[in-house]
Amino acid sequence: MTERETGGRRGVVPQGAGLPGLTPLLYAATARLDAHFAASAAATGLTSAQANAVYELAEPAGMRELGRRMCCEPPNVTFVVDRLEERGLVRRAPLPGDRRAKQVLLTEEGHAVRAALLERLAVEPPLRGLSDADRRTLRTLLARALDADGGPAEAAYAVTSDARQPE
Amino acid sequence: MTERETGGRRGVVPQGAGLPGLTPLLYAATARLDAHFAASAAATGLTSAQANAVYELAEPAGMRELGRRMCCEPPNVTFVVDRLEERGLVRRAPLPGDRRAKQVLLTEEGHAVRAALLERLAVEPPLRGLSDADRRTLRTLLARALDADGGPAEAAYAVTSDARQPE
DNA sequence: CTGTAATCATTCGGGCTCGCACGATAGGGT
DNA sequence: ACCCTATCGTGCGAGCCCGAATGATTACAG
Repeated sequence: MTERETGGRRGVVPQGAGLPGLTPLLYAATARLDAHFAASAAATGLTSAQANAVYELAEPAGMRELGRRMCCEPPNVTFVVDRLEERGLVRRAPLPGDRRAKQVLLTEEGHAVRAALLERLAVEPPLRGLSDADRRTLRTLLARALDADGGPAEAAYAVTSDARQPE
Repeated sequence: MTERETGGRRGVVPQGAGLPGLTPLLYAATARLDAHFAASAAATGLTSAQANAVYELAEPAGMRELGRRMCCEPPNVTFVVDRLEERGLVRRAPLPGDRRAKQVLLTEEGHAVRAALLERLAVEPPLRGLSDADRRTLRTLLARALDADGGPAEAAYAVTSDARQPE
């Protein structure tokens, strides 16, 4: 499977901007998350982007809504869903109420692949070297850094409570 | 300049993997860093990748070495340097000792653009909402999480001491 | 009921990133 | 000298990602 390692990921390793050493550590941490996700995706025969879509399709969604869940723009959703549809993991159904919209939903095989993905995601998850107390501290610090600075904490990266347990 | 907002960035917003809420916060934090860098790049007429190259070219480097600094693979360096060379910000000189290698160095205009970039990077840097103590704690926690888990701290994202002050 | 504005998905063009496969050169061993 | 291997940069193909523009449809105003 050649471990495709994420496709078009982070293109930037910016400056310190007055934070000696902090920036690289943050990038290293997210790189770990990306690597784990990409490896899990590859293990189930998907690219990261495709896995992201499959992961978010527990419930069906329109293209727009799926884009929101995946944190990317509509044209990209069209692209990824095209690939998944070719593979038969997903299909586009017309939405009864609205003839513009299309509803994307997993096929039977898609659900199977999603289950395999979730299973693989659960093994050896990254950032296990932290105690619960450390995790809490880390969360607090990151939240503080974010909303003291730009917007109200995240906004862009939908934290939406903690509704992101491994399911 | 349309605020190109980074080009081919993060394509993945992975799972919680047992860390309720931590993962999204990490992604949100690096998203801030990316946004700040991309905005600074755009302000100086560059894309993020191009700015990354210019930033790393304080000292000349071969393509390979530049790739290491930019944290990307050689074909990508070729691509980015091509664009920069077309713009006249960079030139490829033959390396005296080795006829395979090429040395990439900033032109005069390249140095000017780099100076402008550094200047722009210094205004309103992200993650300012943290005290020095918080910063230290955050650094400690991230380092611990990283080397308890995968490799020896970073390795991939070259922290190389703290030699990354705004210069 | 008709015209205008908003929304949906897509297409198009362009930039970023990688793996693989070259051709060219360098270096080590024989 | 000679070959065998490693390294350097690059071309190619493919995938990811976005902003702008487009055609279809819906929603709203008058």
